Amino acid sequence: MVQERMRGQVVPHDDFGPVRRIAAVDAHFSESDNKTWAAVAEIDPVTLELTRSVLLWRPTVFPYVPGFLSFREVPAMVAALSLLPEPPDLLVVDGQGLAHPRRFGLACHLGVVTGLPAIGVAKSRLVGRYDEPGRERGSSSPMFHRRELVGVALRTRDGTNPLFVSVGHRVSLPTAVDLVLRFSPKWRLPEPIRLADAISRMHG
DNA sequence: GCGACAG
DNA sequence: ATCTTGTCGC
Repeated sequence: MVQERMRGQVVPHDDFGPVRRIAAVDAHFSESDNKTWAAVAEIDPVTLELTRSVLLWRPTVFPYVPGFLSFREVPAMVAALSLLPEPPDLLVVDGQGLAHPRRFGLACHLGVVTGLPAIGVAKSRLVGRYDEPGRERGSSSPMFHRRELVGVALRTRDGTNPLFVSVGHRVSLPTAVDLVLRFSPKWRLPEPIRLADAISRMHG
């Protein structure tokens, strides 16, 4: 399945049931003590309010190399997700999915390793060309890399920079865009990512 | 050859 | 990611 999708032979489709638990994962690094911190924020899909959280660290075992970010972040993220009493129904990942040089960004990697549906939401572009979307919330424009549709530049708030949404695992691009907009009613970043980001800074 | 390069 | 306060703009 993964190989087929990576070769572009399968159109990513929606492959999940009712979404009762949504989890965003975020990581950051402390250079001084060589730690990778991972935070999970689980939210209610209707109220977008925090229902559970996890924060832990693991030794950093891989350098940051553009295009290989997932090898640095995935181990701590998997450990953090495994501490949830129940696996979530959907992962919202702070990074690219298919919008990646080899079509396998962090959201794909984490989705495949956990087996969970995943969406990639990045604050900046890694690869792909796109026209600037309209300045109003909800505007979007497709991103292309080597003639392939790899994601969407999506304006989640009037007059702010767009987010870069791409397929992670078991979710189609239109559904991913729809969900990201639904999770970002007020701010540029989706609520679960904002929460995971806040949690990941709570150590020390 | 030169720049660009998720977090 | 991180270093870091007040400040400019809608």
